[in-house]
Amino acid sequence: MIANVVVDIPAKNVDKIFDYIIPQDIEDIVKVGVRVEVPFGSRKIQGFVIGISEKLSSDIDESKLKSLIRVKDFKPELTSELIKLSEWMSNFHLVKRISALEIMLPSAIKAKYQKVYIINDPNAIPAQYLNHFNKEGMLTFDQAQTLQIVAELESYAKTEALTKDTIVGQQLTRKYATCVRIIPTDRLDEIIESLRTREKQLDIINYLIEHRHEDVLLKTLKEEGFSNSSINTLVKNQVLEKYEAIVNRDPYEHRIFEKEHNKALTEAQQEAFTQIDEAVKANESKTFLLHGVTGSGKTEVYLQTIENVLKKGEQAIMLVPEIALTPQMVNRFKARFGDEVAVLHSGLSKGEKYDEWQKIRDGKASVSVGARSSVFAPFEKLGLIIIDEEHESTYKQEDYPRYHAREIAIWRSEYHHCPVVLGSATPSLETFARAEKNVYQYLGLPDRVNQQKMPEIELIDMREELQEGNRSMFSHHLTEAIQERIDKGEQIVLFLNRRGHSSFVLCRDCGHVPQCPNCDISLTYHKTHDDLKCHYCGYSEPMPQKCPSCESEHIRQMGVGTQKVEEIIYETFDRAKVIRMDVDTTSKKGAHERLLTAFGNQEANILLGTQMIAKGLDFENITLVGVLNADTMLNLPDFRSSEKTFQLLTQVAGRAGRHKKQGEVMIQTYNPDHYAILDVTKNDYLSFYQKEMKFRQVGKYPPYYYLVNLTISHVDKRKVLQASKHIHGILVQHVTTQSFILGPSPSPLSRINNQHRFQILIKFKNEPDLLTALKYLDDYYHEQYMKDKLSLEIDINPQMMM
DNA sequence: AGCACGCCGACT
DNA sequence: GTCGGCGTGCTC
Repeated sequence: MIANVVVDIPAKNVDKIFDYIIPQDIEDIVKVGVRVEVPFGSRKIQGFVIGISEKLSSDIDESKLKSLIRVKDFKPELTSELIKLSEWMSNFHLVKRISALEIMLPSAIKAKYQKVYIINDPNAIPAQYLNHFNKEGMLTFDQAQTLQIVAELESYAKTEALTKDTIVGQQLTRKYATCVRIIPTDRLDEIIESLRTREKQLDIINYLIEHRHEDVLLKTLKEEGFSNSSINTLVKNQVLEKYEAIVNRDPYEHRIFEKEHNKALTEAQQEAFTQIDEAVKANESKTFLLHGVTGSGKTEVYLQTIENVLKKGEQAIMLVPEIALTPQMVNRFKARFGDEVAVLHSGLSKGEKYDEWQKIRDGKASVSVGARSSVFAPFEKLGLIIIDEEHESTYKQEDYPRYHAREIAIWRSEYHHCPVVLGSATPSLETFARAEKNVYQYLGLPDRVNQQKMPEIELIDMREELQEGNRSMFSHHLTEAIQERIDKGEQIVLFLNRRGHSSFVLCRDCGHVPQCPNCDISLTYHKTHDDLKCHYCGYSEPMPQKCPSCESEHIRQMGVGTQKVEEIIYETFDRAKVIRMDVDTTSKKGAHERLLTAFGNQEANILLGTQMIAKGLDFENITLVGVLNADTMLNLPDFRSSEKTFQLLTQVAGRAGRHKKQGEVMIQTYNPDHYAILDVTKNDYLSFYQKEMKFRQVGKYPPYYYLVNLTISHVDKRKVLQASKHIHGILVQHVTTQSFILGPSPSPLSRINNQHRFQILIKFKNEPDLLTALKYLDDYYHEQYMKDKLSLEIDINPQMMM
């Protein structure tokens, strides 16, 4: 039999299928989806079996065939569905097959290669070298280098006293824990008899007998109330022994989840539930848009539909944007479905991720809750995929390999004949437009549960404040409102919009702004190290005391960061107690959760934060939400800037008054007449949608047109221009007059890391030959990249075009 | 990607 | 003569 193998080398020239003979003795174990070790040229590498056949898949000379070396998995790591999906993905997004496969697996099982020397003839090698080798007679190349004996070993390798080999391992780190067990003996009864008076010790023995079929952790014993001393006595008397066992990490092991029961559904929720449930029951691959205002109880609909999927013996995927994957959210799923839930997010260690992923693969979990990449969860009988906050741009992977979780979800739904639910309070225009055309089925939840009113939203015109001489971050009105809440013992959320806004440094005298020497962008001030950093290439320099251009001392930072705002709050409000949430304060593991819990426990009255507080936050006592700067995003050079602004402000406003107390929202802005901001105050998605659609139609943007963005970059600007013209020329030949090719023009980020960047944007409705042309360009410029580092990046359906 | 192979200049 | 620099091409 022949195995069709995709090799673990992300390079264009080996991005194809290689055939290998399956040795007879492992024919039963080699299945589609397993990882194998194969000879490849003169070396040894890992690959994925993506097919098994009797005949060759290509027309190469049969004598060239080699055999598989060994199989790395008992159980396939990938289902045949995911292998098929990787084929589609690599075609649609022009990514290498191996990259598509790799993104589907947890990084812990990625192959690790180590070059080693192996002793062949110990007698031919002097002892001084010999004792560096391990028990198996191996020494890694790396070690040999640090010992500086490579040259010597190489000479022995030539005489064949040593051989060279590659060890194909994996990065998997297993977690060990100390466990305790009874030393096997036939005299157990005697021992128990002799311990009759030592109650504590007897209890331990009984406990261990009861749990004799599992590894009992030392930690568990202590938690059960057994003392260290009595355990140690038993160990000393050789009744018990301690040993190390591999344990599965459960990141949530210390939490106790109160079983939560279904809540009664409102009429609208019930209607949505019924529609989705019918599609689940009928195995229909149908896409729903669940459009529900903030606080309308979308999650409860998700939970109840998932419950029915599980009853049917099928599995469900729930996707959540990374920043909304809060403990609150996870706890709700754990409370409803207990151990059936696997959670996948970036906060977990590699090993923890692998364990959670394995629970899915081995059928121990039936629900996965996770960020973008968990859309590839290896379920066998998928019954439902939910994408919450469907409009979030984090669902698109912007760097290679590019993909959009929404399109992957829809592909999988067609394969499994199951529905997809896209949930949002502010759907992306693409999605809403499809719902309008009945491509997706629309389900609306127009009201909040328990008849809570939507919060009152007030716009504060910061231009007026300026005219009145108030140059601070806080308008008079917001200042009063904050003081009022502090007096009443209520809580406040203050939102500082950081996206599209950086605290750059400016010389007041000559206007000089320090720039990154490698990129065309101004440097950002970081208080923690008192230095200036570039966000794109990592360059940093100390904060200058004098202006480097005019020697003036009036050089200081502009724009306000969360730290600065915190200081201002303490200066302005007497009894303010602030919890600040931004990248700095939440980078440590568990910090996010700890801060939120503290706020929930009323340890502070003001929560100040960036985008990360816009979601999920749900506390009774919040009665005021203030947005300090609504418009920093509005002026970004991106056709989606209005949409993003509307979505973000709606999310933030939704944090107020979700419970008994009525909430109030204040938005400070310099653009109070802009529809993206005005329609937020009216809670009017439809009005915003209609205005924005007109703008998109005129500008020939999605959802009216599809986009492909090509970015060409190189250190030499002339080469970029030359290549751009060449690419433009080819595109023009392959595209009809119905489409538009814009550029080449400098990218919004025209230079990163000394690479000059130009872009070409294609706007089209229907171009059957475009993909072929793009594939040709991708191949051609891949070669150019190898020769000359001239790079072409092709982004299909870009989310951002920076 | 990474390795062998081959061609060329430099140097014991 | 031999060592080692890197350009080229191949991997079932």
